[in-house]
Amino acid sequence: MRRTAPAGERRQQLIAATIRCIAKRGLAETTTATVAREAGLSQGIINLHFRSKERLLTQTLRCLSDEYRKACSVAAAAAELSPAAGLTAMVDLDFQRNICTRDKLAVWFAFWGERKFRPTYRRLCAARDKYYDELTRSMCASLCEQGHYPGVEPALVTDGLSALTGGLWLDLLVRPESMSRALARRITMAYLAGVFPRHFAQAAAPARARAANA
Amino acid sequence: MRRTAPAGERRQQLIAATIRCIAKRGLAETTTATVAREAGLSQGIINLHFRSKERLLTQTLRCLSDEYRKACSVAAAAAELSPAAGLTAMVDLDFQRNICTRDKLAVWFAFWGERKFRPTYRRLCAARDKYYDELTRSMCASLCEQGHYPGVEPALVTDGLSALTGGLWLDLLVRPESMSRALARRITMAYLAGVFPRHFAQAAAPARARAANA
DNA sequence: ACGACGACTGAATAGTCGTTCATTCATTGC
DNA sequence: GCAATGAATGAACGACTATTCAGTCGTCGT
Repeated sequence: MRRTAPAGERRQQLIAATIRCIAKRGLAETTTATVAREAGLSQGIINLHFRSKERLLTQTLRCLSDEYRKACSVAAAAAELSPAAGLTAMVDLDFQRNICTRDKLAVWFAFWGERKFRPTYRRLCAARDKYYDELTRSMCASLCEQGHYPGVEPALVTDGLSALTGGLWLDLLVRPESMSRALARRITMAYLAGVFPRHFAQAAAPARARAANA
Repeated sequence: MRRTAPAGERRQQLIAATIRCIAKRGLAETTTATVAREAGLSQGIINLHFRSKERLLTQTLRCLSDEYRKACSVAAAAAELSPAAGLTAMVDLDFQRNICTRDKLAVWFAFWGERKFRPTYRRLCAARDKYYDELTRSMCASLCEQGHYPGVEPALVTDGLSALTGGLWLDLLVRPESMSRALARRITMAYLAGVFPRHFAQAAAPARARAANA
């Protein structure tokens, strides 16, 4: 490895090391020393590139948050075709290979456990939540209107979908032996089929949504 | 306060202080000193009554786990009447005043964030999960059979219900301004209505399940 | 009332972690 | 080649935390 590197590159390298470190040892045992060792660099490197450990953790969270929001744009585009296609894309995204890594899930839950107590974590998490909610809610609202589901409340479905996704992520993290990304996807699509029966196939196996016109 | 107290009483007092402490400051900033101060006692008290901080935390988790499992017996009894009544009781329990406290939720999530890395936490959490899953799965299986839902897979519904509950707990903890126990209950009952439409009222307001005979 | 027991205290200890900074060394412009 | 620059190092420092233990004091049996 080159002994010196551009600052931006080093920062990315350290953030990646932080994610691996948290996933391997937990947030409680993630120290500046272990992150530096994971990156193959020395003690003081974190205080050199980030001002403090706190800022390293914040930047790590921001990195994941941005990545998620960027991935959402695919789902937003699909929603232009039809609301049902948009919701399907949203579910696909949530259980996708790149977003839904065991390492990244470990980091999300590590921060979720602490977000109540750290204003910075809370702000970053809240920004992601808000984006997700607004996107999903508009899709649900469109589908309710265009698909004629007068009894369905979009806000309720959005909250349910969000909670279900979060819960399945937790299962994927802590009980990988009894939960897989594919199963999580099936469960979520079954939920949507329960709410919007005319727009999502009840059969779950390949679970391709009938992206209805209306 | 009496200066000396029976050992069992002190231990309960310290566990209660631990829960308050974790809820107030997070697991990361919960030290033996802060717990002792929260209980109005001195530094060394934790090492006197529990052997170590580690054991205090473990016992705290065990305490919550036991409380939850004890509360489940009510739902198990309701399931004797009918599977639908059992499931309703399960949902009631999950969003009940005593079980679903903000303090206790904070503790659950604090431990969930670390359970991957601490075998003891993992065992205690897994025990609770197993109990919940078996109870709920048998209710779902009975309802599928007796209620004639050939297309519904009990295991899938159980996983979904478990994940949804967990996700709603997370919302209750970190976004109390947009989630309430009552709303969480409505969302969960709506989920059940989607899966078992003939046994759970679609209308959500007071959400009393039609505990069907079959 | 008094002595013995043991619950409780809190200062002291050992260990860990985040941060600093004098020094080393690779890179770049001349 | 030869400074000059600044990225990277790692030993040292200060702050914090879990744990220990000798001493204090309330409680209970006699």
